[in-house]
Amino acid sequence: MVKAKGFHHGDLKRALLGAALELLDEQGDAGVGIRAVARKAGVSHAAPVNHFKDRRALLTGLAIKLFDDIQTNISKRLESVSNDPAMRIESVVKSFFEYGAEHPNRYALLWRNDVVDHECDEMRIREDAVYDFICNEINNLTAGRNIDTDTVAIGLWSMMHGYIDLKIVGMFEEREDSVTGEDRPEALIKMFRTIFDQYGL
Amino acid sequence: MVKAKGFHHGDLKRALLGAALELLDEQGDAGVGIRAVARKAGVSHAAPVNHFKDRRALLTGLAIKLFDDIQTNISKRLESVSNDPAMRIESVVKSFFEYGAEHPNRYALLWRNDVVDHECDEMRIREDAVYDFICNEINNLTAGRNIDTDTVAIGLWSMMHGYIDLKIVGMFEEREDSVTGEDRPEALIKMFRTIFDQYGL
DNA sequence: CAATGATATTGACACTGTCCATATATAAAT
DNA sequence: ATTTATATATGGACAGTGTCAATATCATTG
Repeated sequence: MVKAKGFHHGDLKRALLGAALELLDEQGDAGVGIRAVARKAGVSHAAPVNHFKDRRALLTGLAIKLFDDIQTNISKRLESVSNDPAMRIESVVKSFFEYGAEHPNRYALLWRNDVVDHECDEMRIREDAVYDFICNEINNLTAGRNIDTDTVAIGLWSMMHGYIDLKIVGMFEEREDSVTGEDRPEALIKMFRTIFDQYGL
Repeated sequence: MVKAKGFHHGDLKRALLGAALELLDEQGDAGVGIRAVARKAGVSHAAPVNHFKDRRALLTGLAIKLFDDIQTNISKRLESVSNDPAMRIESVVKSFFEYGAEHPNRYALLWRNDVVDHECDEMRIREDAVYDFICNEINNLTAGRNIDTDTVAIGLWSMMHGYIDLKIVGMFEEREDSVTGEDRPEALIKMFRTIFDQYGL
């Protein structure tokens, strides 16, 4: 939709990512095609190749942007959280829960191995940033004790991601109604806190 | 590859699913196109429409078959497991872990909301079968106590699925080496057992 | 044997990603 | 300033895709 005057666009790369995001929200990643994005940005079908050599590159670029948005969300939320490591971890988990619920198509794209290149540096850096943050806080918890940080981190991350992903798939649709009234994500967080307790954290 | 003599194939539906499975293993779901499958089965590009009206229908049919295979694996493995509910749950989890590791493309397809129809009955029935089994065993554990079965089941399922999925994405690739030597999935199972312990199960 | 319904084929259409040669604009160098 | 070079955008082409419609073939039933 964004367009400038003249032959050259001026800021096409940003415009393409914007159009791609809209299409992603509306139709999922299947709707984010090079031609469709170009159309929405008001340029010819071959224009994007100057900024993204591939459809894969386009979607990878989009995923990187999304990851940055998540990081922003996380940081903003963390500002009003105490220094208690468990609280800070909980805060990050909540950020992801919210993001997955509000933008399912965006969250799903992040983990699509076939259309997003997770090997590239720009992607790895951002994944590491979140992962390392969690590991760091876990380390603050375990300090000194003989507990493998990665095991706890992977367990936490797995449960968090699995819940969001399966919820997007619709796996829990007819099973979440019959609850105790308590919010389910909250219950999951509480459940993981029992792991911490068990480990004596 | 499978083909019979004559104009009519004889058992095309099965042949199509077989060809689709091969393509899935080789190239992921992106390689499972109607035309590609038809080619591999040795029929014309429009032949599959008699058995699967859509590409979506084809992939959904494939997913259903895969789910049945998993169920077979689970049942077979359960035969040599005691009646202890925790053991039986563990056995199911291990079946999924193995399946995801051996056939990543198959496992990933199962949860692809865009190309597989999870609303259809044949799919829901199979998902319910596994989920209900786990709930049932959890109930055997919690018997009488005031514990919400779905919460535990969803937590367990989430961690299991999340771990497999993220491993397929490659999220844990460079982080699983620095382990205690213990197998990571085993560690995750143990971690979840601590939840049971905490709940007094 | 005829007819009906299921199954397979061929051809067409619009769409896609990718490459190519071309055109234009901006920037740098003479 | 004029030329040269580089970055960016265009339009056409090609092979591939999913889906539909018309046609041909087989298998079975009446």
